[in-house]
Amino acid sequence: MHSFENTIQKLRSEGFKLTPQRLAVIKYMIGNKSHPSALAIHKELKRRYPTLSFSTVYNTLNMLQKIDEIRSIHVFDDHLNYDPNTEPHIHFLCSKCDMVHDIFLEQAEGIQVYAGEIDGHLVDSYELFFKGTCKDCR
Amino acid sequence: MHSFENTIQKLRSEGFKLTPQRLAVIKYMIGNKSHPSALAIHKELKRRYPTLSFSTVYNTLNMLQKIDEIRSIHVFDDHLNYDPNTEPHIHFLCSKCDMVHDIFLEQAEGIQVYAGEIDGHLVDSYELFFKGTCKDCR
DNA sequence: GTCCTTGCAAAAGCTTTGCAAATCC
DNA sequence: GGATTTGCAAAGCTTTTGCAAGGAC
Repeated sequence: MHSFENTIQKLRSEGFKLTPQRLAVIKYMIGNKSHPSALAIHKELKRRYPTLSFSTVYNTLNMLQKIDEIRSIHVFDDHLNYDPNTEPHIHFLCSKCDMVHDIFLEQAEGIQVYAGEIDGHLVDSYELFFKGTCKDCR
Repeated sequence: MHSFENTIQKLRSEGFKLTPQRLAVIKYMIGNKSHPSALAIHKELKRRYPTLSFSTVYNTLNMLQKIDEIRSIHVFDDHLNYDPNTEPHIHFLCSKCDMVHDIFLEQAEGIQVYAGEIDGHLVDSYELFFKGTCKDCR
């Protein structure tokens, strides 16, 4: 997700209809760095759109994922979280405050992830995340 | 998990009782490279132990995880899988056959994962897995 | 005998689906 | 107007828990 207009245009070009619910989810996710869960998104948006249903949020997130505008991350065992940044980057999960921080490769000295062929297997993508104590909790 | 005797001894020393159900799970996991889910383990073992309940398998897996004899991995969104190998290694998930392959760092040229401090965050552990097409499916 | 463990069943929680009513274009 | 989308409710799945009966030591 680069900009609101950009995402809207992509929806149109893929033949999806623009509904207030979808626009609300998109607005909420644009630039959002908190990696919210579907439930958290619904809870927050329901304050402004009381009739907004969870399944609509859920369906919208799946749709956005399908057209590559967001990605889901599973750093928690029991639910998925969503990230509007689909550029390759990694995540840091703090065991103390449960916050998920973004880390980009230029900040992450010593990390190098190969993409290509490993032990005969053809690699399409990878998931990497770290656990520990974040800078705010140290 | 290095050997049956080893794991048994660890159970004893930690004060856990040796029950046929626990021994069955341990025997099943020793050297198992298939990364089974809790349900799969139960399904398989139930053939030989018809009264074995799922919750016993589940509790046993949690206990083994607590004493660091197995680890759980979440390469799938909707369930956990278990690996008797607790040495640091990474996983490859095949999108075609859904099989999970082990990869050790010496086989994985180009991969380097830092453990220490990243962008101010203190790192305890990491999870890394690859997705793609495995050597058998290519 | 005592405490831990098992097995059954049900609860919990998130995710997913069915379908009539509403809405976008 | 036609097809998609919404909202509600319920189903699906895996994981987790409660508790009486059973078993290890």
